[in-house]
Parts: sequence; structure tokens; C-alpha cells
Amino acid sequence: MSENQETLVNKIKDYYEFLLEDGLIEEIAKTGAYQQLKAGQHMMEIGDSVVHMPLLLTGAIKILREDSDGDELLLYFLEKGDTCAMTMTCCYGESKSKIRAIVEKDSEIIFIPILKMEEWLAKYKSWRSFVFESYNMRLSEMLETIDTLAFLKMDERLYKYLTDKAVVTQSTFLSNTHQEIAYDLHTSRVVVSRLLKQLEISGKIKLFRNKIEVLQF
Amino acid sequence: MSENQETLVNKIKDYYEFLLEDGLIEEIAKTGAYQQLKAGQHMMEIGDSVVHMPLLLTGAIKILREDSDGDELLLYFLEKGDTCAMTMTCCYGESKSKIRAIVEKDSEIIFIPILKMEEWLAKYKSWRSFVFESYNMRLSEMLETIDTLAFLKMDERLYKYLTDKAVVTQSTFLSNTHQEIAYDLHTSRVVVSRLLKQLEISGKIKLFRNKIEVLQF
DNA sequence: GACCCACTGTAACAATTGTTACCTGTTCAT
DNA sequence: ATGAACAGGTAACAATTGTTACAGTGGGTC
Repeated sequence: MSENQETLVNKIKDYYEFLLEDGLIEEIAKTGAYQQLKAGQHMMEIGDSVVHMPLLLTGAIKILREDSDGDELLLYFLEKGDTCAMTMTCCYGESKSKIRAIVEKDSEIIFIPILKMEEWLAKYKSWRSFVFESYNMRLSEMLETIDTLAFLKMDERLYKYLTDKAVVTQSTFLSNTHQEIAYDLHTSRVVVSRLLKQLEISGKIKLFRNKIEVLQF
Repeated sequence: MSENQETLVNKIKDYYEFLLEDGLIEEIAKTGAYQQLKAGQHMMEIGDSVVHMPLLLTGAIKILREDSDGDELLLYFLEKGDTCAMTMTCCYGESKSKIRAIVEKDSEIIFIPILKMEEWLAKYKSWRSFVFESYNMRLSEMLETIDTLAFLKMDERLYKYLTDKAVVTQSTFLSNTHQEIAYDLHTSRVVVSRLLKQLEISGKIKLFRNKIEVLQF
């Protein structure tokens, strides 16, 4: 095993140490394609064919939905140790992505070919558990998204967005324009500016150009 | 095998014929608890422990979400051949239900103990596919719910609700009060009455007392 | 019949959210 | 330095949705 391979194996073990079976993590390191992605890169577009399953080692990815008019909506963020169940959905089903994935923060990802992923399902119990666990987390995230949409008002959604983002990027300073936030929340820039100003007045955030500081959680 | 058992096996085969392995459907019939539920019955409450996985043979179930204030929201309907992935989520995870399930139309259901369900995952490939397929369908339904909440206005949501319900109950006559609809859509009765009247004027539905006829699809 | 009660229609108003328009200041390329 | 493009603040207004209040209608019970 090369030195690089060994480094990779150790990196995977850091976040996926529950994959217990002998050789599984080594197989992931060998079969998977390791990639570093920069913030802002589009990892996947709606309609793309999905032939790999991503395992996120470090960084953060945001997952977006789009309607037929091109209107966007943020679904949730992926963090280290996450995989994308929506991707799996696509693999098993129509194989076309229903979502867009954008790198939110510089990330390290391993891409697993779908065939391997299915092979391991039968072969490794801990892999099966992991995949199920991932589905469950994704369903929970989707439920939370639905709760947010159905039960929260725009100002609450906005504040939740800011704090969520602060958590996944591990920074209280968010590099965001109001327009970008408006796209993620599917509202207009004017509304976002208005509500951000209110949040600043109530002392929860501080506004700068191209930047927002989250003060309270 | 008793005559009843055989009838049940045939019934399951009608909707789950893709469960190919020898003996799997027989095992389902033997292990599962067959129940008939009447419209209006509560199949599951939020916070209930989940120890069974339901397989829907006939009828329809509606799945609701509730926030901390007791406000409700319809997530989706289950139809024949469906199972409830949210249930599976709970099984694998916290084992507490995050949703409420109400029988929308008289239904026949088989309840599978969780342990068996997991045992079969390792044992039967077609069962594994079925469970994955179910997860995927549920994720798709959730996506559709999110689309509806994020991108549609109330009048569109209302009309979608009526047509969806007409489809799953296989009837163009819906026995519904305006208040019930308001709960499902998480809005107020007055708003529902207002928009229903508009839909009637535009010729898409006809209003009666305790009843709505859906004219166009 | 007289009564009650759930269901529906509607008006009037409030709150929230969305839209348009315009202004200021910053950044950046030329 | 100048102009163009971008970011953000704000006002004025429109549209949608939510709230309160009340009236009428039909079904059931006594």
C-alpha cells in the first residue's frame, strides 16, 4: 500500500470508524476517487446522471432544489461524515439527479461507484447500517425543512438559515450577499435586507458588506 | 397451510409480486399481523414506539406532521403497495414516531416485526430492493411536499390537495369539511372557504355540504 | 315546532410577504 | 479619474394570507 493510500485510509477512519469489517475501509480507499473541491464549485446539477455516491470527509456542501421556473430553495447542508441520500435515490431509481449540490466550504470527498456501493450492501453489515442510517438522516433533514417551510415565518427561517450555516462552516462570519440568501430561501433580496436589518437591531447579528456576523445562537 | 393463510398469500402477491425469493411472501404472511382498519382510525401517533413496519395492501393512509404548538400539516398519502419509510426511519433510529398516521379510507395492512424486517434485509435481495425502493419513493414524496410548500400558492396547494385525495381515495366526491382541509394544509378555515369558492366559480369543483366534487384533473 | 350545533359564506381588517423604484456607497477594470 | 457593475438601504405600494366577527342554512334532538 502506498503512503498516499495509507493517509487516505486514516482519513476515512477518522469519520467512518463505524465501518468495522476488515478490509472495508481499505476497499473504499482503493475503489473510491478522492477529490478536493473548492467552495463555490458545482458538484452536481439537476438532471445529471448519478453514477457515484459521495462520502464527505471534510468541508460542507449545500443541497438545492429548483422548480420548473428556475426558482431555487435550499434543502439542507451536508457535513463531514455525511453522504447524500438524494444521490442514492437517484442511483436506485431514475439515475437523474433531482437536486443541485454546491460546495459551500472547501471539501474533501470520496466518490464511490454505484456498483461497488450495491455490492457492499450485501457483503458488509456495517455498510448496510451506514447506508440506512444515511437515508434516515436525510429523511429527518427533509422533515426539518418541511417544518421550517410550513411552520416558521420568514424572519425565523432567515435566522435559522444563518445559524445553520454558521454551524456547518464553523464560522460566525458568513460571506454572503443578501441576494444569495434570497435565492436559498426563495424570497426576494428586499425582504432579506429588511429582515436582516431587524435582526441587527435586535442584536442577533451584525451586518457588513458581503459579510454577516452571527452573534447569538 | 390454512385456507386463510393461502388467501393472504395471494393478496400479498397481488401487490408485492416483485418479492421473488421462494418462501419470502409465505414468511410475510406467516410472521406479519393482518389487520383491517376503518377510515378515521389513528394508526400511529407522534411519540409512539415503532416496532412494526406496515405493508399496505388496500386503502389509503394519510401521514401528518405536527409542530410543537400542535399545528398540523399533511405530508403525503400512502396507497396500496406502499410502506412507510418514516416508520422505518424510526425503527432504525430513535424508535419514536415523528409523524401521525390516520386511515383515510378503509384499509388492509400487514404489520411486520422490525426484527424480521432486518433479518430479511440480509437474506433476500428482492426485499432489500423493495425497502430501498420504498425509501426512495418516500424521499421523492417529501421532495414533492417541499416543492408544494415552497413554490405553490395556497390556491394551487388546495387544488393539488383535492386532486391528490381524489386519486388515492379513487373517488371524485370528497367527504371533507373546510375545517379539516384547513388543518391538513395548515391554514385557516376562512381561507379554505374563500379559495374553494373561487375554484367553484372557475368550474374546477362543485361544493356541497360536507362534500366536494372534483370536476377536472 | 323550538332549539342547538356544526358547517359554510362573507365582510372588514391586520399582518406578512412580494414588487418596483430609486438612492447611496463600494469595488474594479480601463 | 471615470464609468460600470454590484451591494445594500429604504420608501411606497400591491398581493397574499391570516384573523375576527357575524349571519344564514341544514340536520338532528327534544
